[in-house]
Amino acid sequence: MIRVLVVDDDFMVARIHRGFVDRVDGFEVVGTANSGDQAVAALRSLAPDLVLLDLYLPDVFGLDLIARLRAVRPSVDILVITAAREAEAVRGAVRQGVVNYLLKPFGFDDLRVRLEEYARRRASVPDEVTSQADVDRVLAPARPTVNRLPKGLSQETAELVTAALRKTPENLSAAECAELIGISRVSARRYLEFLATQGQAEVTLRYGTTGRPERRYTWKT
Amino acid sequence: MIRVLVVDDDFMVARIHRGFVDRVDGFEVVGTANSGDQAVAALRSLAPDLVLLDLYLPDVFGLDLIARLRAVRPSVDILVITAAREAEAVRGAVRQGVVNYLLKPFGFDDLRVRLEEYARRRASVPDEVTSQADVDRVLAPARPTVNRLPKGLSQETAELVTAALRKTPENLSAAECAELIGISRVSARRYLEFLATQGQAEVTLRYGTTGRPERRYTWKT
DNA sequence: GTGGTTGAGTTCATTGTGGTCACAGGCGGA
DNA sequence: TCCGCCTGTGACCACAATGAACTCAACCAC
Repeated sequence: MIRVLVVDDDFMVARIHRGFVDRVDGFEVVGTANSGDQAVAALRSLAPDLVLLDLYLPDVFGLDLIARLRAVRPSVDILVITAAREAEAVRGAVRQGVVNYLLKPFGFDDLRVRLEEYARRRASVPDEVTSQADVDRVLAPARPTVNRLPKGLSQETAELVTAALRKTPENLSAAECAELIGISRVSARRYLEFLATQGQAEVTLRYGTTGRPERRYTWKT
Repeated sequence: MIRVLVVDDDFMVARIHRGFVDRVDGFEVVGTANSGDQAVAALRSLAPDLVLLDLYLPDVFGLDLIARLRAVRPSVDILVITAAREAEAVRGAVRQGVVNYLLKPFGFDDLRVRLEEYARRRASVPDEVTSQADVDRVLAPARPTVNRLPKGLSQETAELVTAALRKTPENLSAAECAELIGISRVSARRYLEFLATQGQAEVTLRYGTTGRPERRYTWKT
């Protein structure tokens, strides 16, 4: 369970956000706060993993609060939820390493997608990075995937491939996956490779046979 | 011109990084520092836009320095350049919003690509965001991922060999490395030799055994 | 010294998979 | 109906790894 603290000056809005977060699997709201001072106190007593932070607070501007939160609890992550559209606000938030920046108003699905993406990323950091590629994976994959597939890929096929990969406990090669679903090897490979770049699948090479080594894909997490 | 401050405890390394940065269009090094205190002072007097930060400093751990730098100059960006491979270091750096995290040792092109990507991103923030899509663009830019290997070598195998080499405290021969990973001796040697030419591995010859002397490889730095 | 032995470096054809390209079929808008 | 865009495909070439054969540098027995 990822523990969440909701911070918003408007009591009703905080309530709504709490409802949203509680509806997402793997997340639970451990408290709410309506001001900067309340947020710092709650952070200290509740030890949340993630703070949903509105930038417009009565006593302090949200971006200036982040440093104080980090001073209390360095490991806390921040997800900004605000109506602030100034470039400086966005830039400042990114500079302080916020997990995401969600513009009000938004629907449940907008928040859900971003929370799920955060959970995935959180779980997928290896104990020790060995190569620059590992680091890049941690740095980069913040794009909200689910609905945004690259050109040439379809949602339906993506789900088929994902399902097939999830079903097999061991590895799958592109050719095997293709035959399993009933699509061509080329298509299977394209989707598997996409899943790999997204960090949802892991690639290992199988050597030993003569000829070029085989790329085998494993579902992750 | 983007003003850069180079921070590294090793004087010679700082010098090299300075040379690298100055060779990239649009960037100029305005100073170097060899400790956390020097970095803070330089930040105050030189007002750089970007800090190239090594994490291993004599007086303070780099990640703990970032907050101090931000306190002095909130608008400064950080690019971490370090040999630190612990997940906590990477995660902590990302959490504090570093622009990038580059593993030592690296070549000029590795740094250049990341600096140029940073410059692009820096220039492309609109004055005011209107939609969530604008925000997402700022949050998740296109990943650089330019890791050029010579023909005949694959990224995955290269990572395997590197990992194996880093894990063994002493030397490795080509044959030992091959058996450890599960590839052929010829392939192992090809990758090890490549790492040697890159300066990431060191070669020593072991005599005394009958037969031709053995090339033994050690991970460097 | 000299020639034989040994084991590692080096080369190369082989091989099965990887990756690319241009096209086919389908869907939707004009 | 025509046109354009999108997704999946067959076919083709490129490619990474292999293992056998060869070369080479050190050691050893004489």
